[in-house]
Amino acid sequence: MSATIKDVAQRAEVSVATVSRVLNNLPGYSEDTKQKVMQAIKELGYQPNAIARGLINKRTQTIGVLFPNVSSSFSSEILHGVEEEAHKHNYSVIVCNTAEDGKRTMKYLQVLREKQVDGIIFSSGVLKEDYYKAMQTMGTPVVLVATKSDYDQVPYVKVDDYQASYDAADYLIRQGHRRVAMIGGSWLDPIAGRPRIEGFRQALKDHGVETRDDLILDGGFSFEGGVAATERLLASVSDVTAVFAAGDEMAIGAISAASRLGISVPEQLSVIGFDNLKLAEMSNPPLTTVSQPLQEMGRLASRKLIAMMESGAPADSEIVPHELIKRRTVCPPS
Amino acid sequence: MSATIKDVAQRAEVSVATVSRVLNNLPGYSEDTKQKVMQAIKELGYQPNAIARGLINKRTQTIGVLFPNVSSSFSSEILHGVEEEAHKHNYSVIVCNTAEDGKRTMKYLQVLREKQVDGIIFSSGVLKEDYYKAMQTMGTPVVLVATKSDYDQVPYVKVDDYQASYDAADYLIRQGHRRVAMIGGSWLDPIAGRPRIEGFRQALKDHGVETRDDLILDGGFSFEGGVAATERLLASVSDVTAVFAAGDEMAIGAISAASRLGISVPEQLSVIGFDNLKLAEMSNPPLTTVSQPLQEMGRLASRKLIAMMESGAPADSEIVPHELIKRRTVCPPS
DNA sequence: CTGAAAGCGCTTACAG
DNA sequence: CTGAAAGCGCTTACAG
Repeated sequence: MSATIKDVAQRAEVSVATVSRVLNNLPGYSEDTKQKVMQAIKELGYQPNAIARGLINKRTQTIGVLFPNVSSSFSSEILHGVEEEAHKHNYSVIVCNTAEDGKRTMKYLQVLREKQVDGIIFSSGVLKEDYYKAMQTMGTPVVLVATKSDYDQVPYVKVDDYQASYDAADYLIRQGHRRVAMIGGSWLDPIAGRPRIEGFRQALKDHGVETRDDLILDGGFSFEGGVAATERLLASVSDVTAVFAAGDEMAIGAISAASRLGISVPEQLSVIGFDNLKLAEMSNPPLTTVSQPLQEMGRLASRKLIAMMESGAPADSEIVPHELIKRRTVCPPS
Repeated sequence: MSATIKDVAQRAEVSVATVSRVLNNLPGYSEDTKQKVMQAIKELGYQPNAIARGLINKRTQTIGVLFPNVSSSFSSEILHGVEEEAHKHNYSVIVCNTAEDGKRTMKYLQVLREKQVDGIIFSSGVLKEDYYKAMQTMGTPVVLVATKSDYDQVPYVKVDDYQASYDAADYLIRQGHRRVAMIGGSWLDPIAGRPRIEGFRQALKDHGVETRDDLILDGGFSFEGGVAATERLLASVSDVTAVFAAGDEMAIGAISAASRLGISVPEQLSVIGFDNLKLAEMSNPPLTTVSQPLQEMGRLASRKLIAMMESGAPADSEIVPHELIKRRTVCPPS
C-alpha cells in the first residue's frame, strides 16, 4: 500500500510528530530536519491520509449538496457554482440526488451525517420539518439555495421571486399587451409557485389590466407541461397576445406548441421565460427571459456555508438580483 | 457531540466489540444483548462514524467522478446515472470539475487519493499519461465513460462513435441527399473527433457520394461553433441539402443559423444531431439525432466500477448501442 | 527543536 | 456468547 507518516518518519529519521509538524506548517523544527522530511516525502511519494486526519480533526473538508434532480440544467448550473467555490477553498462536494420524494432525502441526510460532512447545501424544494430536525441533530451548518424556509436560523440565497415575476409581467404590459396569460407552478408551492403568481397578478393590477383565473395555468415546470398548458390556453382563449412562463423549459414548450399550431412567436404571441438557462439562448427564436444567476448563487451558497463552517457563526440570507434578458420572443402586439 | 460506539456500549452495559458486532450483523451475541444494544442505539440516536470505519476498513464507500464541465447537459446526464447506481450500492459520489486544462485534473486526482476514494470514473476527454500514472500509483480502480484510452487495463463504456456517425450519414443519404456536410470536432480529437469524421466519410464513400473536405467543418461541440460553422458553410457552398452535426448543441446552432438566414429546416436543409440531449426534443423543430444512452452509460460505468472495487478483478469494456431518433429535422431533399 | 504517548471512533483477531 | 487489546494513520498536548 501507500506510504504512511510512519514510513516517512523512519526514512527521515525523525518522529512522526515532527513529520506531522512540517506537513501542517506548524513551527518547531530546524530547517535541516524540514529538508530531510521533505526529501523523504518526495522519495516515498507520500500523500497524507485525509481520513485519518478527519477522524482526529473532526473535519472532513467535504460538503454535501442535495438536489431533486442533478441532471436538470437548473441544478447543474448551481452545482457548477457550488463545486467551483468549494474547490477553491479546498472542499470536496458529494452530490445527492433526492428525487422527488422525501424518503431519499432523509436517507441522504443520514449518509452525510455518517460521512461527517462539514456542511450541507440544500436545493431540494421545500425544507420539511423532518429534514430540518435531522439537520439540527447533526449540528451541521446548512444553507439553502433557490429556496427558503420558515426556519430563520438557516440562511438562503435566492432571487426575489415575487419581484422577478412582477417585472416579467410589467415588461409584457409595457410592450402593450393587455391579454396576458401565465404558465406557472402550483399555488401550493411556496417558493417558485405562489410568489410568482402573486407577482404576476400584482403587475397586471397595478397597470389596470384585467386578471382572470383561467389565464393562469399550471405547467409543472416541465417542457411537456408548458406544451400542454399552452394548448389548453390557446384552445379556450382566443385573444391572448402574450404569455409569461415561470420557467424556461415551460416557455420553450409554449413556443413549440404555438409553432405547431401555426402561431408565430413573437409576431402573434409573445413569450417570456424565467431562469435564463443555457437553452434560452439556443431557443429558436432566442428566448426573452428573467435571469437568475444560478451559477453565482451556487458560488455564494458555497462561500456562505464555508464561512459558517469555519467561523461557527450564523450567516445572513441573501437576495440576489434578477435581470430581464431581452432576446427575440417578445414584441408589441399587432 | 454525537454519541459514539463507546456511549452505546456503556448504556447497553456491554463492550464496544459487541456493539460493533450487532452493528455489522456479525454473529456472536444473544438475542437478548442484541435487544439491549438496539435499544441503546435508538435512545442515543447513535449513527456510526463512517470516517473511523473507513480508516480501519480502508474503504470509504465513495467514488470520485471527473468531468470537464459538470454543468453541461452531457455530463450531468452521465452524472445522474452514476449517482443513481452508486447510491443503490451504498456509495457516495464526489464530483470533480476538471475544467478544460489538465492541471485541475492532477490536483483532483490528488485530493481523491487523500480522501481515499474507492474508485474513479473519468469522463474528461483524453486520459493523458500523467493521469494514468497517477491512477496507477493510487492503485484505485478506474473506469472511463464516453471515452477510451490506449491503456487496455482501464475499461470504458461508450458508444461506437465511428458506426454511430456512419449511421447518421447513411440515413441522410438514404433520404436522398447527395450534397451533405458535417460539422464535427477536431480531427485531432481521438474520441469524438476523428472517428466520427471517418464514419461520416465512409458512409458517403460506400454510397458513392462525393466527399469534399470543405464540407467537413469544425464546430468545437458548442452551440456558437455550430452557428458559425453553418454560416461559413452556407456562405461558401450553395447546394448543401443536409448537415450532420456531431453534437446536439452544434445541431441546434445549425438550425438557428439556418433560420436566421431564412432557410427552413427541414424543407431546405435537413439537420441531424448526435447525443440526444434533452434539448433535442425541445428544439423547434424537434431534432432528429443519434442517441447515446448517457444516463445508462453512467449507470453502467458505476456498476462496472463497483464490481471492480468489490471483486478486485479487472472488468471488460463495453460498447453500448446507439440509436437513430427520428424527429422532425430531416426529410428528403426537394 | 524534538519525541513518547494518548487519543480520534471504530474493527478484528485472540482468548476465554 | 463476550470482552480486552491492538491497531488503522494521523494530531496534539506534554515534557524535555
